[in-house]
Amino acid sequence: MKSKEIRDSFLQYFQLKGHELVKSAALVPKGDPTILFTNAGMVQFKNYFLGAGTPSYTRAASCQKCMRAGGKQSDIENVGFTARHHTLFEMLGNFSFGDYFKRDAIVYAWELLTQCFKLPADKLYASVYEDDDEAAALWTQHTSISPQRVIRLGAKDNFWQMGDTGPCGPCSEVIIDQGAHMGCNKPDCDVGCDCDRYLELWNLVFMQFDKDSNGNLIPLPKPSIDTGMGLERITAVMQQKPSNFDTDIFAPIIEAISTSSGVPYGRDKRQDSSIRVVADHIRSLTFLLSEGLLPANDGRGYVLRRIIRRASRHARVLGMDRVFLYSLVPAVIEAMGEVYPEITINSNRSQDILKNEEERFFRTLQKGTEIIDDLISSLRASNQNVIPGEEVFRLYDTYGFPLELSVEIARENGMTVDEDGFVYEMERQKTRGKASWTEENHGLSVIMTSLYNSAVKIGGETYFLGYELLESEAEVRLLLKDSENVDTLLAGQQGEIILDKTPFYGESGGQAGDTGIITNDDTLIEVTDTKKTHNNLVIHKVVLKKGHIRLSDRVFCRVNEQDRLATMRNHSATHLLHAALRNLLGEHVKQAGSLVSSMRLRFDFTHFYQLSPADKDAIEDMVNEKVMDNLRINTHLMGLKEAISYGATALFDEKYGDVVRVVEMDGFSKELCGGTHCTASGEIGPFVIVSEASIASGVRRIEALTGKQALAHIRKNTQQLHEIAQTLKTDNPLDKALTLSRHTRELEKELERLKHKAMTNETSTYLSGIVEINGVKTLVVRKDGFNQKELRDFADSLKGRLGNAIILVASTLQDQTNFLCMVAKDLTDRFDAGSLLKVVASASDGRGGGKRDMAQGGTKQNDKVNDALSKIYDAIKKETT
RNA sequence: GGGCGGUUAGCUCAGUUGGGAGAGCAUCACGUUCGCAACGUGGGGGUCGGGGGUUCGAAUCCCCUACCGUCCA
Repeated sequence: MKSKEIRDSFLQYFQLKGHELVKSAALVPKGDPTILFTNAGMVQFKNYFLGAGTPSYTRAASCQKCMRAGGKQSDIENVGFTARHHTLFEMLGNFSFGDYFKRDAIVYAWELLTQCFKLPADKLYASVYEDDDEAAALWTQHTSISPQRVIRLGAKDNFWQMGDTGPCGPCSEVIIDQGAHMGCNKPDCDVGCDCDRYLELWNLVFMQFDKDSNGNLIPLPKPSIDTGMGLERITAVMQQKPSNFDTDIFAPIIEAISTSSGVPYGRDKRQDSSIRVVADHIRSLTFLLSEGLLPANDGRGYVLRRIIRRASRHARVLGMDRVFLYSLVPAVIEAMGEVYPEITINSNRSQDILKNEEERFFRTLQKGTEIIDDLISSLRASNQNVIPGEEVFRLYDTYGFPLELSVEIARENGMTVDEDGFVYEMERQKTRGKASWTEENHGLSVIMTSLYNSAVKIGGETYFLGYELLESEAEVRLLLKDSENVDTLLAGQQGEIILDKTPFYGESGGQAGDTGIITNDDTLIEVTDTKKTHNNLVIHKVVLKKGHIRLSDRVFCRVNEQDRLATMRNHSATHLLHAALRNLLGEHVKQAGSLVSSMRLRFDFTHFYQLSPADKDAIEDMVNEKVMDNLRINTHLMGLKEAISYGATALFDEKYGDVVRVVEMDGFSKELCGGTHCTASGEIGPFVIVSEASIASGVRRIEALTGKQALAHIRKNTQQLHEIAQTLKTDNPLDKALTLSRHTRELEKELERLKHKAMTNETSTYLSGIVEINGVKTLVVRKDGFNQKELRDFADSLKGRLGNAIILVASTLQDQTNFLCMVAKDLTDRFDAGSLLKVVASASDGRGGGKRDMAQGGTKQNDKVNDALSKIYDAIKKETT
């Protein structure tokens, strides 16, 4: 069977069993800071399992793209060197949400594997959790598996949990015996061994308990099913291949790598590993890039960058010394584009970004090579042949130079690397990183999340009235203070209020939360901010000004209208800006972040070059034209599929429900959006771009103003210009400013020249002060008004006339006197300008120092200067006798 | 979020216990040449990322900050 047939027949089988076929969710899960990437089929159903939402179906099946790299269960270092590890893989799974349970899950799995996939029943085993008698009995009673083949294993293998608390339960795995030739041949190799002989094919999780914070297992009212079977793995088994990389899934990709690099697969062990690394990584890269993720130095973007660098390094092992990964993207599309259209649509952009990032990595390697070359030659100079681990770590840590390359270069130079030292430094770095991890900076705390979850379970989601209304009545559902449920909030206290319905917009989709007031009889509550949670609760952050509030109170809500209208102007303008950018710059422009508040709007988007002033003008013009056209702004509710086919712009990493809101601006812009908007574009008023900047490679940021803020900005600029013109007494301040700055520069130069000339001319008048001390010509001059640089020039001009001499000059400027002492080159073996100057400086309670031929110093005791200067004669006398 | 490195002339970069801002390339002028390349001589070009501090004196030391790079979480 081809992999495509395996995927299709899995989904068809479960469709026949009444399962809803659900599309793969994005790899980058929005609104879930707890995980880096979607790493299992159940991720998109997480809320259903947690009871924080209800699906429109009770059983589902999916083929989910998954990513395991970075984070807790990263095994990226194994990829390429084993038959089964991948960064990106596809997970086939069936799910039951309180519908069927253990029996059907077991029967379905067995039937699919033995009837549809025709796997030999006498090679299959089933493992169950050691205490799970029920599952063991179901296997023997409802399938044809022989009872000896039902094995009991411990919690490590067969008990599953989502986190430290929450849904969990025993699981059961279907295992296939691939024969002794696939095994590790250890004497104790048996079912449960980690080697490839007894391969775990399919994990059936019986979600049965809710684990509380004390570790108690509370039975769930509606037990559920979550199963997962890796497509790559089952395909290798079905196609009887020893490794996932030998299946038809990877064939076109490996073929493309061999062709471009000229390295055949299956000839050299080391090169084969590298080919597998590249083949695996290019799949991940193509998918991550297609979702709009960009290389960065933290979070998900950093994982992406690391995969690129690891792939690039292995490409070098294959002899590729130029950028080449990007050219493999089409091979991935050929293999998978049919099932995942997003990789095809974004192909060009993905290749651009990949190429850019590869080039960057080449520069990093070049820099690192220079540093290690220096290091090696200095070690060699001191007859050492081990490069310290600390140095290699510094190269890795600071310059991103891979350890393997350091080892390789060391070997080529007959040296070795202290790898233990490297590991030691690495551990220290990791400890530091972990120590810096705190809950506040990683999204909502566990406590708050569970509070919000139970709130939804009890009272349901908050109904949002704010599209139509800015005022309404509501009922208090929940009060929170310092992360705890409370019955009452009193005057002066801060807290959070959750209502049954509200006109307050909770911060989401880049739009800031509303502010306003909540009242009831004698109570006045100020709403300082409003947030929306991942499960659609609206949280009002409040300060009680007067009175008190209790659960179930009826209250009256009023949104701050001025701020909300300003926010709406900015939000609608953001849609116009987005459409204008795509119109003027091209379809590669994609929203990469957005902030809409009452004060301004900020829009981040993918684009590779700085915007020219002409670009900015054109964008500003187009938005303003659309404002003047006074386009009607309509919103419609429709199904997601319908909305996409209607041509609405959707963001890949945004999570949408089944019914979405489409905001349309009369033929110019259509976007999926849950925010609040004007009713016609004319309400936006003037639109001005105030800044354009780069925020990451390939991402630019525009900040703009609308309405009153735009007007105020324009007025401020005009006034400033007017004041400048008045100050300069001209109609053309730019020309005047240019002339003035040029003129000033000329004057400065002229002044410098004149001072210098005057100094040289005056020099002769000071020469009369020369004193000979035991044959050493000494000149001491005090001339006030020089700064340090001028004093130095002065001394220079004296020196030019004197030849072999010692010169001491002093100059008082404002509240300080500077000294400078010069000793002619021929005298430096006998005199040290530094110590001579110190004599003078200390005599005037000042300080100073310098080199043998030149020294500087100073004091604030101006009245002691003349006495101090004369001390130099004694000092010279002392040196000469 | 936490480390480490960087930011100096248009470009690539040097700058050694804190004591006179430099090199190469580019640019301009002059010289050499029939002319060009090449060469020679000379010149212009710097808020040493920004702000604060220590100091007689900071590109250099300390603190803060921005941006770039890199590793860890």
